[in-house]
Amino acid sequence: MTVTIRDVARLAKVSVATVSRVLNASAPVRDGTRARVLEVARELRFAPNGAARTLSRRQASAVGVILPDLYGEFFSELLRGIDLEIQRSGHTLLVSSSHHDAHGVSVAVRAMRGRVDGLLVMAPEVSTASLASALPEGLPAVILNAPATPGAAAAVTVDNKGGTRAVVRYLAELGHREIAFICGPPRNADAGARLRGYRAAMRAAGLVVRDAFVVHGDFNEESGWRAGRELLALTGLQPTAIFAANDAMAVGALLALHEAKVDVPGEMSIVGFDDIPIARYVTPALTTVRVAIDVLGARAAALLFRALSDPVAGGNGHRKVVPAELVVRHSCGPRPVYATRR
Amino acid sequence: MTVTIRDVARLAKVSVATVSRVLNASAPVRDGTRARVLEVARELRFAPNGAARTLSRRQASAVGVILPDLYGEFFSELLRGIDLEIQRSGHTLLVSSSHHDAHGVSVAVRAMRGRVDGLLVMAPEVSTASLASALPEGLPAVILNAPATPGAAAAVTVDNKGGTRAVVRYLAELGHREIAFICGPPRNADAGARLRGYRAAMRAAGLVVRDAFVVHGDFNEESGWRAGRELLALTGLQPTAIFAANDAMAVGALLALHEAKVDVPGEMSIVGFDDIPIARYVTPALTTVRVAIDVLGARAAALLFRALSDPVAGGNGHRKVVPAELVVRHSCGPRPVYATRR
DNA sequence: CGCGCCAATGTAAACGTTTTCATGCCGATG
DNA sequence: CATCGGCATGAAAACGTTTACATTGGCGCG
Repeated sequence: MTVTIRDVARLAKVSVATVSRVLNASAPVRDGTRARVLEVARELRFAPNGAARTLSRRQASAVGVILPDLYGEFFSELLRGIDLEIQRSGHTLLVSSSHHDAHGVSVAVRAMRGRVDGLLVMAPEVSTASLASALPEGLPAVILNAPATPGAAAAVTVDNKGGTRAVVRYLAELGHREIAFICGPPRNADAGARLRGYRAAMRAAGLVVRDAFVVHGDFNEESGWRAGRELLALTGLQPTAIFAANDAMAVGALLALHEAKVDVPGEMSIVGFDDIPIARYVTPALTTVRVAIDVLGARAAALLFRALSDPVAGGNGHRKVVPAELVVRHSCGPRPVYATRR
Repeated sequence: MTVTIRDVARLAKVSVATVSRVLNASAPVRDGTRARVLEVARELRFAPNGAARTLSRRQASAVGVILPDLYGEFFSELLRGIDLEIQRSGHTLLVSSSHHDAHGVSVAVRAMRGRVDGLLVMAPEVSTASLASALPEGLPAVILNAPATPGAAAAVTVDNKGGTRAVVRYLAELGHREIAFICGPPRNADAGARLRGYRAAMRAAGLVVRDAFVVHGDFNEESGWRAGRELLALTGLQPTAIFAANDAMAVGALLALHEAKVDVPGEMSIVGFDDIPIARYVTPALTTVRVAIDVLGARAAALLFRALSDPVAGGNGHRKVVPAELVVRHSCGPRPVYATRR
């Protein structure tokens, strides 16, 4: 059926051990035999069986990534960053997605057992406790965008607090007082942090956060669009600026404003969060908070490798915060002279 | 070290065979013993080793995906579609990316050997011949966005010809005669097909394709932006419409036009290709060709599964073309009254 | 000249499952 | 009561590698 190392050994008239040694350059082999083995291997188009190799070596040269979803540019950037980093050390990527709840994550983690050397887990909607209990014993894991978790080798998060504060401060400097906020999904860790950040920053700036100005979304464009319409429909006091918890929603809100013929940034300012690639290509180009998502992924992968190579130092619940900085484009302007539009 | 099936067997006072039977429900086991085994397994938090399982079963319950890149929404949509389909049958995904040339693909394919049951390969820049020689014997493969390849179980492609014809016809109906085209990467199969489609459709519509109006890009936003500026800088005859070989470049070109204060669609019409999620969120919303990228991925995965379950029927170089239809949004208008701007 | 060492190779035992085959045992059947 | 058949279990052989250990020579050195 499929060609194995024994076939190569037989045809090259050597033992399987020698073939293995030649192929992995793991021990000296006489030039003549090496050449013969390589010749036969190439001729037979031999490729070692990964499972067998993993089993024998007790290392898979692969890392698993567990994600809640795969929709949108955030994940594609994240994966790209991860992939870039792990490929440098000859590893491959196992991706498992659409695991929102604790049970799903637990199943995914179990399925990875024995096929990967370590795990990158992003499960922002799963509580720390259930996440901790889902992590397997002997498998180092790095948590993305969630609080440090017992049992995890490390956790990487975005500086949500710093980012939100920068945004609110910036808007306040432009004269805005009525700043609305479009939330992310209720149980999402990042979403929560950004909401808290917004609240804190508002207070710090001496502004009042009004219940009606905090509307919720779920991180995708359409929910941003709905939230935008919702804000426009407000009777009475109206916001002069909208801060969306991520770019996708900001883009959606932008569309809603555009449809309603509300001028951005003339009549309404808008800010996003993440700086996904398209943020600079919408009109007006979106002012947002730059999070180097690919770097976030790469950093997490690097942390995982450290934990892999040095289990003691790596296991210490390391914690890394990647910076989030304001990038000003064209979606914000000074507070309109007449605070209420139309 | 890590807990194995023997540990479970020992503690439950049964043989490893029985444990395996309980865990896989592969043979009847007395209720009492089953309960005992499950209890012990849960208590020990036993998770079977994937590599061992794969080796023994001679099936991995995983499929490998080989991609040239991971940048942008196209790939994220594609992966999402694949993942959706695969997960329905309890498989997992092995992703390997940034393999542009034949050698890279070949290496990636070899690395997958023994860890996956089948392959989804997208290598639009690799010639059919070298791709064919990179494919391993016993591993069914489905090729994405490339001509049918000997040795592949199937190939899935986009109806580039139909899509481009629809665009050109639409623009011609709006009165445009000078339609520029922004190409994709030279060696890319899709890019080639779209360029040929554009040429053919232009001729079919009785329009002349001018060399100066065919500029090249490489499928990402920035190259579209550059191409847009290049077209604007043309002296003499100017296009009244721009057709970009993909959405990312169309978005880039849109930005260039916006920066140059050229009104879209008033002074210039623009069309993309792919219908990536953000296409509808740029302003003006992009008229483009809808390719259900996720469906493309899902379809390919489904084809692979068919080949897996029925090697004879599946191996027949099946070929599937996914439709591409024009979706009209707001980036195109009638040909301006004064054919040359400014 | 003999001893020991090193380099090159072979043998076989892991690695952790699944699965085939063998073995009890029990109840039904003649 | 003897036999047969199935059901539950156990023993052991796969699966395809890597690798620890054993076995050769050959060669330098005392």
